[in-house]
Amino acid sequence: MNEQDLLQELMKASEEDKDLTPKQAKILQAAIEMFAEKGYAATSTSEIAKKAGVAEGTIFRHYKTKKDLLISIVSPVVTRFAIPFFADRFVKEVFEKETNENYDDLLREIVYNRFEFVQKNTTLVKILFQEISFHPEIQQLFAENFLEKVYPHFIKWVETYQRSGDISKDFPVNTVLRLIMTTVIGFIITRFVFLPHYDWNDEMEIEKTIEYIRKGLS
Amino acid sequence: MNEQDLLQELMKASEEDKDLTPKQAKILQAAIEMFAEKGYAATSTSEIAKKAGVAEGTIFRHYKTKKDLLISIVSPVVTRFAIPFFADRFVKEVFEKETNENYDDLLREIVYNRFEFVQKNTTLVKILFQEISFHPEIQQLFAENFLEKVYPHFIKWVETYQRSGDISKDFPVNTVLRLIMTTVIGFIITRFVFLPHYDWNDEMEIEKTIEYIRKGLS
DNA sequence: TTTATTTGTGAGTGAGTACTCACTTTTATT
DNA sequence: AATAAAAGTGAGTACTCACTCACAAATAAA
Repeated sequence: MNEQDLLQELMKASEEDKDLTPKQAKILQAAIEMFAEKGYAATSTSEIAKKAGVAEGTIFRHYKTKKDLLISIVSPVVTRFAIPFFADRFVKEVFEKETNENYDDLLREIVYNRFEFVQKNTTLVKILFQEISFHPEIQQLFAENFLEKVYPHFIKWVETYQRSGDISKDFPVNTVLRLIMTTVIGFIITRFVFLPHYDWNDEMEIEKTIEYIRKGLS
Repeated sequence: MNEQDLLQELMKASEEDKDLTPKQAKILQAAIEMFAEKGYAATSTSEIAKKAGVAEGTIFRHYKTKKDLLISIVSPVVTRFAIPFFADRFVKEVFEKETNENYDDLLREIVYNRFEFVQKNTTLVKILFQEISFHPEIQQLFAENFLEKVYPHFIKWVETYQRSGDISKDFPVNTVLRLIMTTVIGFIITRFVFLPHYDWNDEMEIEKTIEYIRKGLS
């Protein structure tokens, strides 16, 4: 099921490989579901305990505060949302050869990569973007990850393809970045958050989106 | 000040011209500020009363429930976000003549129009998009307004420019709509919500965004 | 001015709220 | 098997929540 996938992701993602107890896993599962459904502030710890089938005290045995529980859910998502963007792919694919197919393929790779990530983690991503505005801790976590791991690589990537002529030099680098990101994220949000029940032709939409980006920036 | 602008907007927007009492205006003002800052669920009616300088009972004299207060804040925003999109402009500008400048100008008009709307109502728009996921009443309000007032006009608009050759016929109409909307909304959100403190060159960004859309869909 | 209506009040209500703690049960270590 | 540490419990804590209501003040209608 979907729920187990989420937990799997979460457990794998936790920096120290401390395996959670079954009850702790149940708590996370319940909290994720309720935070996504009602929002963090509108969800009570007693409700989470009830849904998880544990005593309320058990929650506070593992998480000092309710906010601690939220952070422990959200922070691996932030990390994993940023990292696989470039980690292994970027270095070999971009710098070794510079062809047109390469640009198109990498663009496609990024879209598919993030598409699948959100597809597998819709609930967690929803919670993250819902709560980020109200919790400075999450904001900082996000900013750090983005500024360190995504932004610098992306800038280099854009500059490379501006040099090769795939991307027009009329666009400032930051504007290119903004346009690509809003187009990709906009698609993914429309697909999974805004209109998840629309009869999507995913492959077609992705191809058209890539075409739109490529032509728009040429 | 900004606050008064918001209220002015709100008061003008309320369907019946019942003018609110000064205390009621204070309540709305306080509620808007706190909802935007902490979120609806995390804001208590006692806090609102305190900030507005009224007794807590006064809130419930004017609004049956706390949710009633939220709806009365958010619903005029939904209406006003959709309406001026096309109301007067659309008919004359699009159907009377079909030139290339026309397409570009209308695109520009839309971007500037929505840009200024969000610029003037950032706080209210923030509340709307923050709370829409948790309140079916707002969702329905939004869906109705969009489906009735924006969507049909937009479809016709896209079809017109696909016929004139400004927009490629390779893109399905709904895909065109999605790409334009995510690009425009993505820019506005980045500008006013995500990175409001970045040193923006608004006119340049808008022009580049229009160029991106035009070339992307050609 | 008298009467009726609207607007404002704030103490009071019961139902939660996040969180604690003394305690029991389970698991790991010697 | 004895001891220690970790995990789980649920009644209890002080406090806050949205909302009510009997009453007072201000405004409008007569």
